[in-house]
Amino acid sequence: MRKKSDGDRSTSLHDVTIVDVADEAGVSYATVSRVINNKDHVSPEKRERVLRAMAQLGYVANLQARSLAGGSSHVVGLLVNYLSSSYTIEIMRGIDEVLQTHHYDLVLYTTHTRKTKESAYVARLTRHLADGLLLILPQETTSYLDALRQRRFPHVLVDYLSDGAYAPSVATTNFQGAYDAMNYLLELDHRRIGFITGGRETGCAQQRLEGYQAALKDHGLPYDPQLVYYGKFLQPQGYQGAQTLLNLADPPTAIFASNDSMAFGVMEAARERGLHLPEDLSILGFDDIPQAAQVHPPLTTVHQPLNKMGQRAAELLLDYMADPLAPIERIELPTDLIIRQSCQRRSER
Amino acid sequence: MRKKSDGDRSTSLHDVTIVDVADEAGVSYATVSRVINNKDHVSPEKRERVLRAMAQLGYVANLQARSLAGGSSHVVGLLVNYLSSSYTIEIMRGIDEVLQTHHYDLVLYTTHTRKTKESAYVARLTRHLADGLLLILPQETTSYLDALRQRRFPHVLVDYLSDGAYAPSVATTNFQGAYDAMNYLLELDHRRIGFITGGRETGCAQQRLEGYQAALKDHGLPYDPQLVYYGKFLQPQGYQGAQTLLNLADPPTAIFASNDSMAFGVMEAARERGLHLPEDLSILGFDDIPQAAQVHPPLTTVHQPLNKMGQRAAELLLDYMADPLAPIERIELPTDLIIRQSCQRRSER
DNA sequence: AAAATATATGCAAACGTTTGCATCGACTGG
DNA sequence: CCAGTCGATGCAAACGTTTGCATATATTTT
Repeated sequence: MRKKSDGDRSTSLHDVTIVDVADEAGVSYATVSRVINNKDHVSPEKRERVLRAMAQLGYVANLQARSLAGGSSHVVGLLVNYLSSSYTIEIMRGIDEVLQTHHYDLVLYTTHTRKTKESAYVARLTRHLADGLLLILPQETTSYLDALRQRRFPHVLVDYLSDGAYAPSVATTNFQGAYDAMNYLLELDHRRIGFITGGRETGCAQQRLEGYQAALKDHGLPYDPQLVYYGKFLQPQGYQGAQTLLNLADPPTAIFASNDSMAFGVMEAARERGLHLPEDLSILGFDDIPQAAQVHPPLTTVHQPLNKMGQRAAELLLDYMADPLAPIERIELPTDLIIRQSCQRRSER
Repeated sequence: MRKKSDGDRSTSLHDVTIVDVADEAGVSYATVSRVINNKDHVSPEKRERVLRAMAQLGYVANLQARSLAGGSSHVVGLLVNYLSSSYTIEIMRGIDEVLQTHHYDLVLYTTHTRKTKESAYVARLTRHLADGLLLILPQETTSYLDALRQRRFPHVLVDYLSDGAYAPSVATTNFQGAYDAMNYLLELDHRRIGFITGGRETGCAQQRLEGYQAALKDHGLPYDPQLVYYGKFLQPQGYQGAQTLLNLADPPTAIFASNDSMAFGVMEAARERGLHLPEDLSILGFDDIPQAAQVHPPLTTVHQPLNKMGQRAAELLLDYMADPLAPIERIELPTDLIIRQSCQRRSER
């Protein structure tokens, strides 16, 4: 029982609806809806009239009503665990680019790594708000992934390739990237190489660790657990890890961090100890976020095409939204070792 | 005419609605709605029963229906011109924090500085989708700001304090910040100080320029337009600006960039020219984004409480959403000169 | 104790769409 | 020339809420 004076319809205060357009064009509102949704069974002449009326009245679709009535909301949800990392932002940019060209809106949820929140948001989004869902580096997938799949709710994971969860995803060649990086360090004669991992629960961190181990093995070097520090992809843990590793009786001559942020933390610690970079310590990162090229010395790192990952994820999602029954696809993009100046041949001393 | 087999109601496929909750609790759905919205006129006993039923059935409100029926959508729109800059992200984090605690969702629009898009999005959002609107560093405000105010649609601008547009906003003491920074450089005996501005159309860029000019004047120094390069807040323009300024017949001994990103560009250019920092060139930024402390040498810069700005903006918006008739408020937060290592006393030579 | 008032509750309409079904007219084939 | 088809169009129901109004019940006042 909304009150609305009769005059409203003629004033600018009243939002113009499908009915107004219909009146203006002299057709029924069902026809207008058909025009809007590009359906068949509308004569070219009326279609033209409707289009003109829409433009004239400045019609803007009401998404709420549309999706309530069973249409699509033209909204996709994006679940992100931590907003600040450049890693996330770069991926978001890629996503945003393609979503924008397809005229989709983006609802953003940050979970701050609270697992409970993640589930709650997924429920919220998939119930009503969004047509599809993108998850960047999700923490706990098991709890809702099954539900998503069962309900055939379109979704794509970015950067998660655990073995258990079989879901559409976009990731990179984490194993190979780490392997290549290690090869490079080993060729620079480093023999004790520290490794700082990311969150244990993420697939990509696990794979990078495996790449590290495999490279050692292929070079006939032993795997020393002491040289591995368990971080969570954040800079302070890189700092802490470096301190721990460099305090070892037989400290590493190179440290490979599982992402760039932690590599920055390593740099910080090294500098604080009065070490010269890269002479006294070689440092290698993973991700190639924009800052990697800007720090000093510029960071040698494994490039992930973050922007591209976002794009592909969004495109894949759009595919699923068009056809929820499409087969599950897992895209893996290649990484690339970017050699800058943070690594050096181990000095003979 | 949705088809839905009768069995659905009992299966998990059917979304649980207010009606289901009402049935379960043995009350009418209107009562359930009242409980959900914390309205009066519900007996404690029934309220309790409804709450229990909601929990048991796992009820999730349908935002679409809610806002269609005249309630609030619990969504706020965020308009951002460029996603990648840390400046933006830090503000977003602040916004996200408070919105999250108030259980609001965030719809993100990036305009990529396309003015036409900005207007279109505002129309889209304010018509239906969102209850309120936040704009970070909006480019063209004149076109829709009047409309927002007239319709009493809650909105808050972040970092825009032009004289013309009188709108609720959160910003910092741009003039004073620039003035303080200049004072510092002048006290370090620099006499030719280059300035790289941000986008001419933004209020903050304008005010920083004025601070620059005022400081010169107060120290009895002439204003040399040659020393001012017009950028747009992006790193490449800092690089370009530095090249231009350092190519001058009488180049500056210090460069003050209107934001940190451009200061990084200056560093890049300086290093490329083989200059030693800070011995050969003092560099000063504005914003104090996280990277400022990480580059080498660590950047002396004017700290803006970006996170806080976001928080205050969101809080202010919530106020307006609670009371759209509240008087227009313009918050100005203090800046703070953070002295790191990118500036040095001008060497006598 | 009756009247007046306040409180609790339910009913039904409305929000702006989408879409199944019915209708109507025009065209096709025999 | 008539039955049969098919495309164009409109009507009305449904989506899941909120909320004004009416009604029933409890509480206060006189």
